[in-house]
Parts: sequence; structure tokens; C-alpha cells
Amino acid sequence: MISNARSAYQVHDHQRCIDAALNRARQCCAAANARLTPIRETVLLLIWKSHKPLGAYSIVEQLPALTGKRIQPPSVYRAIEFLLELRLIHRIPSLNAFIGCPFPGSEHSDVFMVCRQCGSAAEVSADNLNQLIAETTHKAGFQLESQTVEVSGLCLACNPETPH
Amino acid sequence: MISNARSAYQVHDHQRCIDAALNRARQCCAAANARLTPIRETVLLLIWKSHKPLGAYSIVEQLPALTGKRIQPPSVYRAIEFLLELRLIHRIPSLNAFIGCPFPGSEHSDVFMVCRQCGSAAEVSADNLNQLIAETTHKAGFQLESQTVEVSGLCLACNPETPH
DNA sequence: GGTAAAACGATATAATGTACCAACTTTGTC
DNA sequence: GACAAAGTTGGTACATTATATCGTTTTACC
Ligand SMILES: [Zn+2]
Ligand SMILES: [Zn+2]
Ligand SMILES: [Zn+2]
Ligand SMILES: [Zn+2]
Repeated sequence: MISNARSAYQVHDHQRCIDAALNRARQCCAAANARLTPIRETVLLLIWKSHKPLGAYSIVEQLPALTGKRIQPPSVYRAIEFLLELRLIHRIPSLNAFIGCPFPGSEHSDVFMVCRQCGSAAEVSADNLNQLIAETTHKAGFQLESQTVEVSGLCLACNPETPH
Repeated sequence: MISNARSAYQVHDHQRCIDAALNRARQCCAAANARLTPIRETVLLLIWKSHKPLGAYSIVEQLPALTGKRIQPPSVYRAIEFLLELRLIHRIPSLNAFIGCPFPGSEHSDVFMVCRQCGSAAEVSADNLNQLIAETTHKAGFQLESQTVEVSGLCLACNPETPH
């Protein structure tokens, strides 16, 4: 089981998250012989600005401050599509928003945990859970190819019952 | 483990699905002291026309044929909201579409299995899976309140490896 | 340096979802 | 039945999310 919940939901050196994400992105792009162009990199950085899923139009709004020029929705969606394909980011369907993947490269299927209070999201990947999902759906006659698990609730920081 | 996959994906007497859904809806409404008005009932029937998730605007398009008059998006969304609250239908976030719940009333958290070939969806509810999701997220420090699990793949009917 | 592929800019538009307010219907009470 | 309150619907406008299209620019490669 791997998860970025502990860091994502608590006070931490987020610059390290950002730096690590950017390094991994460069590695992944090199490995895939893909180009991390300025727009794509800036979009990735914006998404990594926090651990809250970010909508495409928020990106459109925030890009001029970083690039100096207005960038239209299609360009942003193209960058998002690129980042999704390389699995550098994930889409959270129920939010129509995107979040950086903390462990791209490693094959994993995620559970996204979205805090209803603070809006932050973390992911956890657990082999036994994925296996049980595969088994359960297989028993129902379904041949699983991909999965999306979203849970909503209270994160570490927002749960009053959690000792800090 | 309960599932409607066997019927949903194969040839079956779908009129029975529809009749059963309508009966359960009447029961649920009576129990909740809620009113299954003509619009709400018609929207529910349209959603139950098949086992394929149906978008809100498809409903808007198809309603005039059943009611004789045009019904605007807000009215459709209100009906959908009502049906969602009574858990007579579910929303499939990745499709922006809605599907009838085959077992409302009984408390359950579902896995939605959406066939990428034929578009049909079925649900399976398994206690041990729900429990494992709760455990896994709990270990990550998350207090789960609700969940959505979607899997994509091939259904019984569309999987060439399935003996029919 | 010529060429093909990839990426980007720009405009328009599609698809999904909601805010708002007026009008109508049902329900409960007198 | 008359009335008030709550619930439901009609209708317009608008907000948000996403994509189609096409011409231009940049990059990669020989
Ligand atoms: Zn961080
Ligand atoms: Zn939180
Ligand atoms: Zn059926
Ligand atoms: Zn199928």
C-alpha cells in the first residue's frame, strides 16, 4: 500500500512535492520520448500548486500570471490530455478537476480520497484492494480493464477525532 | 454480494426490470412521504428504458414524445435530483449520466461496471469490498463517508471469451 | 534547407448544469 | 369551501466544462 495522504493533508514542505513532481515528469517524458513543453510544464506546476484538484478553467485563469500571455481553453485541454496520457496527473470525475499524481511511472490503480471540508485530495494504492475489485467484478461476469475509486469524507487534518 | 449484472448484460425480459423499478419507486416514495409526480415518474421510466446510463439532455430530448410537451432542463434536473436523493437512480460521474438503481431501499455502496463496448452498466455491491475500502482509506488517515467505484471493461455479452 | 510531424493560436460552438423568479398545485387548517 | 403555507413546475437566462476546426508556428529528422 502506497499513499501520499500523510504529506498531502498535513503541514509539509510542499516545495519538495513540486520539485519531485517536476523531476519525475522530466524522467517520464524522456522515457516516453515525449516533450514537456513550456505550456505543459506550467500546467503541471499549476496543478501541483496545492493538493486540491484544479479545474481546467482555473488553469486558464491562472496561466497569464505565469506566462505573460492568455492561453485559450483548447491549449490547456491539450496540455491536460498530454499529462493524463503520461499519467502525470489524474482526473477526478466527480469534480471535473485534475490532480498531480505523486507516483507516476509505477503501475498503480488509485483510490482518490477527497476531503469534503478542505477540498484536498490524496491517493492510496493498495494491491489487495485492486485485487478484490477485480475478483468481485469478475464474479459478476465483468472483465475489468480500468477502475476509478473516489471516496469522500474527512481528511486527517479536518477530522476532529484525529489527534494531531 | 448482490448484483444485477447477469440480467443487465444479457437478453432478458426487461419489462420486468421496468415494472419492478416502478413498484419499488412507489414504495420508496410512500415510505419517505415523497411524491412521485408525473415528471419524476416519466424521467425514471426513461432512465430505465435500458441499462445504459442516460444523460440529462437525452432525457430532455426524449420527454416530449412521452408527455406531449417540451420540458426544460431545470425541470429535468430537479426530477433527477429528487430521484438521486431517494436513491432510485445513481449518477455515473465519468459519464455525466444516470442509471436506475436495481435495489433501492436496501443500504448499499456500489461498484458500477460500465462496458466500454455496448455502454451498458450494472452494479454490484459487496460488503467485503466496501469494508476493505473503508479499512484502506482509514489506514491512510481518512474518515470515509461515501464512495464511488466505477470500473470500465467488457461485460458478459461483449467479452468474446465468455461462453454464451 | 526541405519536409513531415507535432504543437500551438484563435475562433466558434457543443454539452452539461444552475440561478432566479413567477405561476401553479397540493396539503393541511380553520 | 376559504385560506395560507409548502411544494412543484414553467421559462428565461446564464454559468461551467469541453471540443471541433483550421491556419500558423515550431520541432525533428534526413
Ligand atoms: Zn505537497
Ligand atoms: Zn481536509
Ligand atoms: Zn433489464
Ligand atoms: Zn457490453
